[in-house]
Amino acid sequence: MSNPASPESANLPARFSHARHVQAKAVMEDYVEMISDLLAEMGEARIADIAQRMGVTHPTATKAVARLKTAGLAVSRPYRGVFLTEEGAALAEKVRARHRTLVDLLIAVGVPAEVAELDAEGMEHHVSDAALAAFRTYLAK
Amino acid sequence: MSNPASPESANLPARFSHARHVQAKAVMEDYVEMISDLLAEMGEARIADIAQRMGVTHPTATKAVARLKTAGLAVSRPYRGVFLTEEGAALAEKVRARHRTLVDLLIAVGVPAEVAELDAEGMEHHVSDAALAAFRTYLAK
DNA sequence: TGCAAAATTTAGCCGCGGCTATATTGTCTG
DNA sequence: CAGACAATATAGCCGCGGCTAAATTTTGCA
Repeated sequence: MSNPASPESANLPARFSHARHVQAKAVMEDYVEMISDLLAEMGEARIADIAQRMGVTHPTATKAVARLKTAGLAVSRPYRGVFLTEEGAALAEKVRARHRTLVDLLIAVGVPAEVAELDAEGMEHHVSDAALAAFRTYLAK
Repeated sequence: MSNPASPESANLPARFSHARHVQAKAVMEDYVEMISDLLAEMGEARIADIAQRMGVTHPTATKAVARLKTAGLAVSRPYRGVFLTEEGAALAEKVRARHRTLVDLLIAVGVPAEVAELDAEGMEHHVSDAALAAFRTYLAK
C-alpha cells in the first residue's frame, strides 16, 4: 500500500524521472513528425528542408537523422532523402494527432490560437494517453 | 507583411526555437522550486535532500546548484546548505503557482488527478503567461 | 562532358545533465 | 579530542543536441 501519511514528496523522484524520460524522446518526435510532413508535401524529406523547418543548421539535422536511424525510426542512403520506417510513420501519426488535440483543447479553454500553437510545441510531448483521452472526451461535449 | 499564402510552416522554425529556449530553463526551474520547498519545510536545503527529491545522484545535484549560482538564482558556501537569491525565490513562486494552475486546469477538463500531476511536471515549463491567464479565467467560471 | 554550384557529410567544439569513483570536509560520539 | 562516519565536492566519463569549418558527393548547366 502506498502510505498516505507520507507527504506527496515521496513520489516526486518518480515524477521527475518520468518527465526526464519523456523529454529525452521529445526532439526525436519533432524530427519524425517533420519528416512525415515533408514526405507528404514533397514526396521526399531532404536534410536541407528538415534543417530549415526545424530552425537548425544542416549538420544538426544530419546528426538527428543518424539518431533516428539508430532508433529504427528512419532510413536513408548517403546524400539521399530520408524516409520513415513503419514504426517511424506510426509515431509521426500519433504525434500529429496528439498535437492537434492539445491545440484544440487549449483553444477550447480560451487560449488564443497563436499562443496555443506556440505553447503546444513544447507541452505536447508530456501529454499521456490518459490525458489525451480526457481531452477528447472534453472536446466531444 | 507576413504572407498568408505561405503555409504555416513558415514560422515553424521560430516555434521550435522557442520551445528549445523554454526547455533549456526547465531543469533549472525544477531545482529552484525544490530548493524553495525544502527551505520552507526544513529551513535549509541540503544537497542530499535536493538530490533525493529530484531523483538524482548527489554529484548531479551539486552541479545543478553550481549552474543555479552562476545564473544568480542561488547562493551557498562549500559544505553548507543552499539558499535562494531574491530572483531565485521569485522564480520559485512563479513556477509553483503555474504548476498549481496547470494541474487545476487539467483536472477541470477531466484528467485524473494522478495523471494530471505526472503530466504537468513536464508540461508546465511551456505554459506561457498568456496561456496561464486564459487558464485562470477558465477556472474562475 | 566537364566544371561550378549546391547539397550532404564529417570533424571537432561546446554546455547540459545524467552517472560512478574518489577525495575532502564536517560532525558526532566513545 | 580523536577517529569513524556522514555529507559534500571533485574528477572524469557519457550521450544529446546545438554550432562552425572543411571535405565530399551530387547535380545542373554552358
